Amino acid sequence: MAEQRIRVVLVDDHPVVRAGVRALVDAQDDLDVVGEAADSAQAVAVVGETQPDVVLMDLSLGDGPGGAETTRLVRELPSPPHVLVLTTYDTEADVLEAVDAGAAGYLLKDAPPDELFRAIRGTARGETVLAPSVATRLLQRAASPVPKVSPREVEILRLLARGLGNKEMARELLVSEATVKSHLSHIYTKLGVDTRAGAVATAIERRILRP
Amino acid sequence: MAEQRIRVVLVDDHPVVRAGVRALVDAQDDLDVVGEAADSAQAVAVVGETQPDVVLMDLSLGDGPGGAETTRLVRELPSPPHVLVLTTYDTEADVLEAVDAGAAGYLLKDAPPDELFRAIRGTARGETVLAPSVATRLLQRAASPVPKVSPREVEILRLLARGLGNKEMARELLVSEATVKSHLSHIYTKLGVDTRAGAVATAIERRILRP
DNA sequence: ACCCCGGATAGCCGATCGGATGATGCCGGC
DNA sequence: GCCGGCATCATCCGATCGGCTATCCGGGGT
Repeated sequence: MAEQRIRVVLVDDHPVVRAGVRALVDAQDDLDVVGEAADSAQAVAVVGETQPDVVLMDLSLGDGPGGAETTRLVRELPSPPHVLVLTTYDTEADVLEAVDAGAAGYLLKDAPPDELFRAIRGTARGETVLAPSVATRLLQRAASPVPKVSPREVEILRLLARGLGNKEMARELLVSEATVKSHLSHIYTKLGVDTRAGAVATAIERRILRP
Repeated sequence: MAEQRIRVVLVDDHPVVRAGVRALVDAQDDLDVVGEAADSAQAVAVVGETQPDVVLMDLSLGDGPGGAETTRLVRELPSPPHVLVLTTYDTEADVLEAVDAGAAGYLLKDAPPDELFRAIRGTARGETVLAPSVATRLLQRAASPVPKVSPREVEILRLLARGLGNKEMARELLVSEATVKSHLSHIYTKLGVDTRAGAVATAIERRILRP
C-alpha cells in the first residue's frame, strides 16, 4: 500500500552522502526522493518547487548559511515540510540550534538504514524523532541548565585565546586586573572548567569562539 | 574497455556513506565494489578474502581501532591493496598519521564524484592522490618554517585542551611532571605562543587539534 | 663512527593563576 | 520596589606555571 508515497528532499553538500541516502531511500516502496540540494539557496528553491513532505538536512553545508539557518528558511515557506536533521555531529549547540530553527528530528549519519527509514516515516507523520545519543544528551542538559556567556565574558575569552595574561587583558579592556579575574571565575563556572586552556577549548567547541 | 576492472573495498562505519560510495562507484564501467566493512576487524577479513586493488578507508570507525591503524593492518597483509583515505577531516595530525600508516591518497568526503573516480583509478595505478586542500596544507607546512609538532606533543596538546594541569598530564601519560613541562616548552616554541590557552587556540586554528 | 633530535628527567625561582570572600553601582523584569 | 544578573573593584594566599639550565638515552641519518 504505497498509495501515499512520502516525498523527500535531500540537503547535503557531500555528493557521496546524497547518493547514499538516495540509493537507500529510493529502494523503499513508500519513500521517494524528489529533489536534492547542495547548499542553502538550492535547498529553498528545490523545496519550493517540489513541495516535499520531509527534508533531510545536513547541518554543515560548506560556505554560506548552514543547515540550521536553512531549516529556518525552509520552515518559513508556505505549507512547510517537516525537517529531519541528518548529520555527523551531535554537539549540544548544534542540536539546540537546529531544534530552535524548527527541526522535527535529529539523526546521526552512522544510524543504520532501518532507523533512518523509520525516522523519515515518523517525521512525515509529524512526530519528533531523536537519535538515542542525542536524546540522552538533551536530557542531561535539561537537568543542568546551560548558562549563557555574557558579551563581556566573550571578550575575555577572545583575549584568553590570544594567550594574554590577566594583567594584559586588564590593560586591553581598560579595567582592573581584579575585574578580569572575576570575569574568568564566572566563565569557568559557566563552562564547567577550571583552567584557561580548558575554557578556550570548551568555548571553541561550544562555538562561542570561532576557530 | 572494461577488461581489467578495478576491485574496490569500502571501509566506513556509516551505512549511508557506504551506500553512497557503492552507488556512485558501481555505476562506473571500470570500477567494482567487491566488499564492505564497518570496522577494523571486518576490514582486514574482507580485504583478505576479496583481494581488492584499492581500499577506500574512513578514518573514524567508531569504537575500536581507527582508520589509520586499520590502514597499517591492511598494508601488512600479503600483496596488500593501495589504500585511499576518504574522510571528513583534514587536520595535520590525521593526514600525517594516515600517510605514515601507508595510505597512498587522501580525499575528503565533500569531493565531487568525478574527483573520487579519478582518485580511485590513480590509486590503483600506484599514484599518490591528495585532495587539493590537503595538498595545499602539506605544501604550506613543508615550505614555511612551521616546525612539526611531534606525536607526543600532540598528545600533550589534547590533554591541555581538556584543561589538565601538568601533574595530571604526567599521571595520564605515565611520565614525570618535568617531562610534561619540557614538552610544553617545546610546544610553545613551535607554535609561537607562551601560554597554555594560546597553545590550545593556535593548535585548533592550525588544525593540529580538532575542535 | 658520529651527531642530532625526540623523549624523559631534575631542580630552581619569580611571576602568575585560581579560589574564596566581599562590596558597589546599574539596569531590567516581576 | 525588590531581586537578579552584569560589570566593576579589592585583598589574600596557596598552588601552579613558565623559563632556564643540564643530563641521559636510543634511533636515524651522514
